[in-house]
Amino acid sequence: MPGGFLNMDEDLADCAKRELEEETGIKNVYLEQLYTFGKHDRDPRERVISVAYYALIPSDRLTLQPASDATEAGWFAYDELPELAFDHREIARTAQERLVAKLDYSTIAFQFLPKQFTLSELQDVYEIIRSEPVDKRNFRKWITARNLIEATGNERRNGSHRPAQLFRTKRPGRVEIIR
Amino acid sequence: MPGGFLNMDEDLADCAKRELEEETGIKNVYLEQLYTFGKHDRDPRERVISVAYYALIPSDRLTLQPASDATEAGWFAYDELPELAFDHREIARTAQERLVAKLDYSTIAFQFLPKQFTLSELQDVYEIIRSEPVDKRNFRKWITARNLIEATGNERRNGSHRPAQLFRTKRPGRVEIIR
DNA sequence: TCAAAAGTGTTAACAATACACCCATGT
DNA sequence: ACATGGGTGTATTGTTAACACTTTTGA
Repeated sequence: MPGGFLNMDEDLADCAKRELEEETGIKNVYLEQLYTFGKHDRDPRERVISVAYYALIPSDRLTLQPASDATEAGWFAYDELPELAFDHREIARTAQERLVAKLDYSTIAFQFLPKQFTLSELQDVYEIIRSEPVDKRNFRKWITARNLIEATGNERRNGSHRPAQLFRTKRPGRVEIIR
Repeated sequence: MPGGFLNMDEDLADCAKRELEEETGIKNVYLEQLYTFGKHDRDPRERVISVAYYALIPSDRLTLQPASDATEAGWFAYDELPELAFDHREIARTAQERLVAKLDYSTIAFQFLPKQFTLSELQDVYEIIRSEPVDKRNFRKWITARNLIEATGNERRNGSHRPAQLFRTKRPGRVEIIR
């Protein structure tokens, strides 16, 4: 939950990108405007309008660049958030709700994964965000029928069991509406 | 496309409501935050951040209170909009896209209709927003299966043909997510 | 009696669900 | 050889789509 101020001659999304990078070192991730929070009393000290953005970060890039400017930043599970200031928990809830909704009708899930991923990892994303188990066979039928991913030909060996095929999205970077 | 300034101690949605009422006389309609437009050069004169809201107005209330404060306000079909200032056409397009998307997964369509309406009127809303014809029998099966509306027992006589039953929504005012 | 919109059912195609076992690997 | 996660097919149910005629009314 980084927060910062908009510079003159800076677009809103650029401000969000800059703040994210300053506090975490992360660049080039999916970023979407979430909502603008402007209740007159949300910050008791002064009138603040916050144009909130949220980013989705591939699991392999979830690091905190220690360079990050000495402010206390950290990653937390959604249901293990620490105390947050003002209405920041409401902001987090709004983002979580947006995410759950978008999972159903967009390809947003890929934004959580590295370029190559296994079908089990993709299924994990759906199960975690939906907070419920998904049938493996039906999930694989569903995702392959949608023509969004393709096998890379590579496999991942990962412990004492059969290796998993690695897939990639056909249109990386793009979040599309599906149905 | 009214636009106005936020007062101290006024919430964003209240500002939008106030502006809508000042310019059209319309109150108590569905209002939703659309998006916040903040490109640094969207207004060449000065830096402006616009937190845009959109309202949906029942067809029987689409009037302009002539009291409206002398600014030029008017109703226009979406595809017959006059020249608009700055990025205001982009704002209108964003609202139209939101509407088309929401039609599919919410009960937003009812917000365009009076308290009592016929199934043909409801079908018209879907056809107009989708810009394509809808099968009458399938539409009626679909909408009745969803348990959102009920017959009022009244009919509307409207020309030299069979009168239409009037329906109402079961939970007026509420826009719900459906699937 | 005519024109105009309201109202109504069946069938076929497709999509979603439920469900259980074998496969390939590392230890 | 065993434990682990990877990988696969079928039958059933539910949902969506295509399609045409009768009803009621006012003029």
